[in-house]
Amino acid sequence: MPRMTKREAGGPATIIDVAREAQVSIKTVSRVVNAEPGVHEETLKRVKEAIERLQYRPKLSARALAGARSFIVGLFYFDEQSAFIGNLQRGATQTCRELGYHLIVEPLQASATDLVSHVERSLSALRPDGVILAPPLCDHAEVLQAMQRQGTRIVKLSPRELQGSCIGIDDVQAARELTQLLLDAGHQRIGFLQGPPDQIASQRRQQGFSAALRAARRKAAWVWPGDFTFQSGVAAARIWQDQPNRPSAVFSANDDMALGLMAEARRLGHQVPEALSVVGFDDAPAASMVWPGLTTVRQPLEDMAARAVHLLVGQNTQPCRIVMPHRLMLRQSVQERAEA
Amino acid sequence: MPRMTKREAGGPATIIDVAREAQVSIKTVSRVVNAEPGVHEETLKRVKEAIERLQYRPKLSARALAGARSFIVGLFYFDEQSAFIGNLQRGATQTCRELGYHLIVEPLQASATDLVSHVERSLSALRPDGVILAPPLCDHAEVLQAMQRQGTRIVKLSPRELQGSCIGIDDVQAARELTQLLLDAGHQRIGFLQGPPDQIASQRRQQGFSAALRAARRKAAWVWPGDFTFQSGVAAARIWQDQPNRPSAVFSANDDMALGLMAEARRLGHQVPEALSVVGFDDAPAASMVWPGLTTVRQPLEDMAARAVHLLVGQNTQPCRIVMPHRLMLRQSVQERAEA
DNA sequence: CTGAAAGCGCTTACAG
DNA sequence: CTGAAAGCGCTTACAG
Repeated sequence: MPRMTKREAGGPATIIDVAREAQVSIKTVSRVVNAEPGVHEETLKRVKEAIERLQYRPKLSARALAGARSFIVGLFYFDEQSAFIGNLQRGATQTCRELGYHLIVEPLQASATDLVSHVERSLSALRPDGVILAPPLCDHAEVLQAMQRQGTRIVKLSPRELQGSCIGIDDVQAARELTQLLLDAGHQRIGFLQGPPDQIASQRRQQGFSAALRAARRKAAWVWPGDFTFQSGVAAARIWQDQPNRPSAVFSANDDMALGLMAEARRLGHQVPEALSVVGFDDAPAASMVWPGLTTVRQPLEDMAARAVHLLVGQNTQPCRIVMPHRLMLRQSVQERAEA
Repeated sequence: MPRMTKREAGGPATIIDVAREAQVSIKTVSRVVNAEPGVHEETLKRVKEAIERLQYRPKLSARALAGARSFIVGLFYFDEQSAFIGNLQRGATQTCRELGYHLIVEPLQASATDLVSHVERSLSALRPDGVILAPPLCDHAEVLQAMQRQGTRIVKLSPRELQGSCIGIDDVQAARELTQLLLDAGHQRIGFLQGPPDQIASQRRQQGFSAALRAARRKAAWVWPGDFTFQSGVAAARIWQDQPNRPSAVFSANDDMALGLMAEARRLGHQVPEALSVVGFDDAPAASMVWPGLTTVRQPLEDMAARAVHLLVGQNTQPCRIVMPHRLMLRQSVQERAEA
């Protein structure tokens, strides 16, 4: 008497059960599951019916062990930057689902001493077919090296051109447009709240800001270093307040700082936007939940993550650089100045 | 001449390479990797050294295929509720990492017609050792059934007692304390902004609110149905404004609605908290980014997720109910009323 | 305390 | 167009 298969023992159906049910070899079932061409139409039909009848679902671990793919895509990011990741995760998961892949998330601590070893452990255990790197993790040299050592395909969500594929918006152009908005509203004295200097996005946004002012034959009225945190925006508000000739508008290199600046300015008794206009960058969830709403730039994070998954999973291994369209989100944090 | 192992061919080391290097059988290497007892001290040392030297990392798919565990934990949630998930994800990933597990996230759309089939597909492909269900997904009967059919261990992040393990805070008590805060501040007319009636948390919070008022021999001045979205808070502001005898304080069953209410009230020209005090529930990220900051309740989401992972991965399969401590977050959205 | 053998459920490389 | 065999890299169940 032959051994019982799992199926007969009550477990989930395996490829053997399907093969038997459809009167074909397991290889043919495999062909159908992987949508390989060259299966006779009638056979195809029989196998599909058997799969349906038996509720067969191929087991990921078996496929991964036997084959060259793991059907897993990773989304690695710095924990602190979690305002981003909701949208990224949505886009990535959605696309993974369509393509039969699964998403593993790996929140990392930028400050951890064993950051790189975490990354390595995770990669060698899971062997993902590809990894999406969110900013600013995508600028982290050591992590990039570790990825390369493991031979992991990556897509960076970054505007940088070098080393592998990346997807981003044109930060410089977006910042220029946002600055122009302030100029058009009649602001004469415009300040800039900087992000961390080692992040590419910080640099690009300031470049765009400066370019727009230059084109208008102006100079920044005030520049102050922040670190992209809400707290650094709060701190900046006091400095702004103490300026002898206060800027009437401030361009903050991201939303978190912009929100901190707004909240603290208001706490100190300054009206926004009457006494201080503010623009940010990112369209963080909170940007549309405060009053007045924060005028900012939106990156199409969902679409970016979706395209990243396609790049990682697809045939083409050529590095490429994709620039996505950004969107200005006009809200109430900018005041028209009569004196323009 | 024997076949070359992968290692010799340049690939990552396998258990066979380690066994050879340490002069033991693969079974002994397996024992060391899994920290099983009963390995001679000297042997243990030799194997550990070999692992270190060869940078051996067991491959998850092979372990999952051969053994009873997949080393994968799932975090399933409704996409719309993503304010939560940053903290949940942090806690879950951290604990998974410590225990040698990996986290798969599955954002689901509540409105999707194929919700249950998504869940089923995901479960049967990945075979996670356990799944954490975030609210309000944890209250979804059909999804719970699907989990049960697959024999998946689950932990619900919910205050409900029935059917399996759950971890939550005492919503009733927390709501009572928050209401008491309003009463102590001297508010005579207090309104309540409800969440969706089918969510357990909604009901519990209203119960606590009502209990506190009852104890103070008061009645709710105003009750209005919301759906936990920012937009429904915005809509409620206009209704509040039109009340003949406006409540001076409103308890919103969650933060998103509270923030909508605050923003819209201010847009309509009412000062917060002078004309309207507001309290929320959840301590969403935005609650501390607005001015005035929103007074609310914080659930220890990180710790909750960490404990959930321990429950799912541990030996004990007894269902249990864990109540975690909540924390009142006092900010500026509540005004002291002199007339008290 | 340690190991030899079988097997998990697929894909790969090959043959016809 | 289809299939038989080997093998992926581990754990399980068993033996000693």
